[in-house]
Amino acid sequence: MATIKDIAKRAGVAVSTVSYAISGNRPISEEVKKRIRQAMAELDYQPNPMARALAGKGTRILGLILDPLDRSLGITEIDLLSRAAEAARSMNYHLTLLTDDSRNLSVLEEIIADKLFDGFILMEIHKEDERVRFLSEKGLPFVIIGRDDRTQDFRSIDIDFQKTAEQVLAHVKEKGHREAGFINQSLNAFNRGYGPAVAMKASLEDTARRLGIKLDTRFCLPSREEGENVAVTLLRDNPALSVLLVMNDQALPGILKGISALGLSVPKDLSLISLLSSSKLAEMFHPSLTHMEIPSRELGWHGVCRLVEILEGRQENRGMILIPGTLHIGESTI
Amino acid sequence: MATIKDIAKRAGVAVSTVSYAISGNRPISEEVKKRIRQAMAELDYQPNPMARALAGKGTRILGLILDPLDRSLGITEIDLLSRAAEAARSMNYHLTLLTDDSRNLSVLEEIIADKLFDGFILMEIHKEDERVRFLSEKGLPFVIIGRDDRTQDFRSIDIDFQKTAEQVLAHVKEKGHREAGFINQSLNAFNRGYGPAVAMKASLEDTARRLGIKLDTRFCLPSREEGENVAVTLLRDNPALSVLLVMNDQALPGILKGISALGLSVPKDLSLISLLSSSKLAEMFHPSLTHMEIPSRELGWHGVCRLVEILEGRQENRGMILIPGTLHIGESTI
DNA sequence: TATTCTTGTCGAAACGTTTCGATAGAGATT
DNA sequence: AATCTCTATCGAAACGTTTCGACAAGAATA
Repeated sequence: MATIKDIAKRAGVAVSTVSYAISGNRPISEEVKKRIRQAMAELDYQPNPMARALAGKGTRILGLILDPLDRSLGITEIDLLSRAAEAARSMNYHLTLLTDDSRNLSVLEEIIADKLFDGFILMEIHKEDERVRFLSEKGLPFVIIGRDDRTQDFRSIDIDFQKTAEQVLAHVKEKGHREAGFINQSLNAFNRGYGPAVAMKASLEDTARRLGIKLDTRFCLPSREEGENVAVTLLRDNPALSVLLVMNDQALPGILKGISALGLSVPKDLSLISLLSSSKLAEMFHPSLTHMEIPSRELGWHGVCRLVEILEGRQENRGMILIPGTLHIGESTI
Repeated sequence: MATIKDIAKRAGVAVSTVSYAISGNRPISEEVKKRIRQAMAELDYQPNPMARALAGKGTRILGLILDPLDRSLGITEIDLLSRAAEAARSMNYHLTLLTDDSRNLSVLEEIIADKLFDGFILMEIHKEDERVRFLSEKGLPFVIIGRDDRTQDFRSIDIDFQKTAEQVLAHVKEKGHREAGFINQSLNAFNRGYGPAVAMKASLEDTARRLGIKLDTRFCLPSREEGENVAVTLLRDNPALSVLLVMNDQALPGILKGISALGLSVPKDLSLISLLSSSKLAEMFHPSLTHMEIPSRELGWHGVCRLVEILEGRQENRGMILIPGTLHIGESTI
């Protein structure tokens, strides 16, 4: 591999001149620049990232902190990841996956100690997430995908639950429904302050009230059995209910089973809309599900973009970006 | 951050002594070692990976090369990735995601040029994959997840299609089925030499012959519509067919629709087994699907482990590891 | 007793960058 | 004509490691 020394020799200049020519940090005559450019091309020069990092510039490596336990997202996560990696690459950064137990702050400390990462993307944020405080105390650049109570104070990207709720309920109302059920994620997730469980509930209930839609909310563990139970009791309690909103992928099969166990059929007797699932999944069902697609690709892309903006000093380190889901009409609603 | 100099000073020895004490590359007296250990503990010392890399040792960063286009796996990929990252971490490596268009060899060359990666994991291998030749010519350590014709010559991890086929057909025969249909992936994937499409077909047909099961194989594009068409014609052509093997997640909904369009029901009139899909997905269906679970977590784990073995010189750079899927009995077979 | 080998340690060079301070020459200001 | 300011360039130091060669002091060998 060619080094900066080889370039300097070939262009007949000092090493530092080459460095300045590349970075533009000091004026270099056009003529010398040209010779340098040529030498670089001829020798296929690529700066060594390690050396650059050692000399004090960043590593251009970003760490994406995944929760090792919470595999709830599934299908959706891979879109986020691959899109994030693409974004990083397009801006000449690398993305590495951190699956350590980052909630254990001493583990997190170890991760940041080796200075390998220029910045972090934090996912699966819970209420009063300690990691947020920790990273910000250390003065490390990071962005959050998700939200917690103090998320406003940091740079974050999240689903626009309010717009998502408005969009889906507008659709519901337009179709003439007046009574809706909402099957949320688990009570446990809600109590832990998991963003979607909390924010979607609030936004839906708020919007429903404004639109004059009656909404009955239930929590549900992410399992088939629980889905069936919850669906059955919800429907028994509300005989006039004509549309069901579900934000719980794993419970969906059970919910459908519960519905048909009551002798109802989708969409004839009951419309069903899945909230924040992936299109791939929604299309697996029969009938295919009307759903609000989770903007996972956008979350990944923006997460990285914002982080890079901070790193390159182009943006202040605060402010939220909200991205709504997209409504896809399937066969499960009338 | 504490550097090796700080340790040396505090322990009252030379920098090089500390280095040798840590690496064990030269004998150091137990007493000095103890002082050094203590100093390290007191100062929370962590070697700077950049400096180590510059000095010629590796970066301890592994690159996982994903195909930016082929998002076919979906649910399964995230398991593989997260498990791979875990494995890397457990051996003190980092895993970074490369989503560049690595089939474009000049892009691949650029990736390897910056020496950031100690080794690579290559996925989604096709027949006579150029990247394999390229990397091996460059003498870079890598492992393959998947297979191509010359895969034997390199270190690789793949699904054990033979065992998977034997296992699933043994189950089929035991249940008394004598005529089976196999809905493969697309003809295009097959012609491109995509491992699963090629190897599963061969293994199934071979095993079926040996077991005396009649097997009709069809290709199918990964879409709902195509699934329906293929299922209908396959079943029309083989009225005695009593079990359907499907290795095509995206076509599944269509296939099920086709089956019921013919007035058949699963599993009463026809058993259905999904090959190499994820359990999460299989459980989404109603009835839940009997399936051979793809060993994605193991593939990810072993991929990284093998690569590290090579890097640390503990293994020669060739040989295949095959991992069979796991049969899960659902409600779709009798 | 003189020589070689081993063991434990040190100092310095090397890895490939970036950046600081110095400087030579050209042009502008007195 | 002397001074000042730019502009373009150079050389050297620094970043934090690893490793090579040197070298004492003691052990083993002759």
